[in-house]
Amino acid sequence: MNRAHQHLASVLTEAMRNLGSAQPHVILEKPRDPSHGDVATNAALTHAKELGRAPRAVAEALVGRLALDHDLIESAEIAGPGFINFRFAVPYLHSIAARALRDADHFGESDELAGHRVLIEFVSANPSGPLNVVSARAAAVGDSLVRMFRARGATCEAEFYVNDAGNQVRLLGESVRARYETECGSPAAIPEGGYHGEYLIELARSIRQRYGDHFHNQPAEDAARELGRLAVQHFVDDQRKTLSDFGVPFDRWFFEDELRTQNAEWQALEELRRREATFEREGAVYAATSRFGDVQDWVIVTSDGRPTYFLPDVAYHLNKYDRGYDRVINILGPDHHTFSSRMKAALRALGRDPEKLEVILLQHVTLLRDGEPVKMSKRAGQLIEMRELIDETGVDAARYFFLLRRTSTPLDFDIELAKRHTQENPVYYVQYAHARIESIFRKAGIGYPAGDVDLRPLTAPEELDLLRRLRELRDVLVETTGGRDPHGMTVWLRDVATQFHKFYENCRVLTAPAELQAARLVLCRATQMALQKGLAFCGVCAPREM
RNA sequence: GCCCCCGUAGCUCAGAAGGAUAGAGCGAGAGUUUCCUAAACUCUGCGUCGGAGGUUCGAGUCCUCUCGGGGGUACCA
Repeated sequence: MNRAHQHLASVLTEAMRNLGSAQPHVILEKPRDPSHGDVATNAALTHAKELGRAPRAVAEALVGRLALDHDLIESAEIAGPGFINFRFAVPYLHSIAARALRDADHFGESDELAGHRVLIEFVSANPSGPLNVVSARAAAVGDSLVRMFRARGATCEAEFYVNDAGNQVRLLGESVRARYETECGSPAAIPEGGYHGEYLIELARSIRQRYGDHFHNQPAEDAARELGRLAVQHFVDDQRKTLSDFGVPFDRWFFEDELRTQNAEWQALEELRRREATFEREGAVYAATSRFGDVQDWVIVTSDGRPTYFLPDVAYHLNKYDRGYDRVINILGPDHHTFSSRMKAALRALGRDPEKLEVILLQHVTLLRDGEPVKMSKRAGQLIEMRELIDETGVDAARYFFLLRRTSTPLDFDIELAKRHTQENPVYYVQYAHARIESIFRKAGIGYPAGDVDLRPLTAPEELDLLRRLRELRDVLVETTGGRDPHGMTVWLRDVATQFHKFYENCRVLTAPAELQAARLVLCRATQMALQKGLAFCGVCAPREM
């Protein structure tokens, strides 16, 4: 919370107590209608009953008792049924610009979440092919969330879980071997349920170039295993590179194989058994998740003795819990909607706090080209890869587009729109505001302003409204991290850009009298810092020229 | 059948923890450059918040039911 809000909260609480409220509960909100001021409270309405007086009477008594600091709050007005509306004082608004220049690269940041440890797992695509566009959305959302949590002082780590063990990897190895054998001149069929993507042909070809007929002369099983390992290595490297080019670094790549070599999945099974959270039916072992809040039970060991993916997953989450995070967040695709209740039930069964685990279900991405859907099918091998998308639209447009909708909403991503350099494209609107500011400084030719400028000449509505917007960055961070959805940042960025463009049209900088010009240059610089920060949270660059 | 997500302007979507007359962008129409980048700005029209009940001072927001759209529902990962 910032200074003005803190002040209001304490002054209001104090006044409520004076009026006889036992436990004042003050809520401050931003009125929808800007003519209602900057901050409003409904305290008079919510406490009318307790105080035995009409809401408006309570409001009047309250306002009469408020010891307002007029450097922060200019006025308090009673409105409607008993709302009290406050307006920021101009000196307070001015202090926001000064602060932006002082804080510079750290503008909007805070230490509210200091000591709070958050783990966000996202993308975690199988190492069986290149990343697709759904992974791209997850990457954009996850990485932005990480950046935003850090800006609030939390210790936040990004993790990618690699399923490099189990049945799918075996199938991958056999599929690669089939392609490899075909390259060697003895055509082989892709196994049932195997991978048909054409990228495996290229991979098999490059493996043969490097290793010759080495695997051709091996027993099929050994060859498949080793080729599987090579394929995993190749795709993990490829995915890492793609994500890195997308501006998405991970703090840790967690390999399922690590868990398996430590027998972690069997230890998890033992612990489930010890806590009597398993049962057997028709030769298979089930986790009795329905007794712990899930709608059904799940097989964890098949009747032929293989663990299903769920068991190592439980082991993995025990591992995360043991690492001591306050929050364990997973960003998953919509096909994993059963994951949350299943894993929480398992954790509850194991005596862990299921509330620490949070699952964000990211809805689908429909790729369009001028309004026409682009078909994606991994099985058929005609997938649109994340790589192609980035190469075609550029990182900035792609990352911004992925944040343009709430995570719970399916996203239509029109490639042609993202490429277009017109006003239909929302990325450029924001970037343009930043470039325009830079251009003012370029023309002025005096470098960036220092913070110790008299800002009192800033009195125009466009100037004050712009300052109001800049102040909101912290609120936006609270909202995006709290709601686990970075989308709100794009809304705010657009609003800042709009407000700046209005200012730009109505308040000329370079032709203004010296003192006004100096103050406006500070405002421009503050806006630039805000835009840079906001865009950086989205993983989008702030160009100096366009 | 069961589970998850979504129904708000012509289109795409915002709407904090329940608040005041429900907002943007795009599209459509009309304007604005002797002036710091017109990738901009200004003005105009646009709504039974899918429907019905309920909770209360007050509901787009919470609860129940219902209709519609999308996705998922393996001893696969």
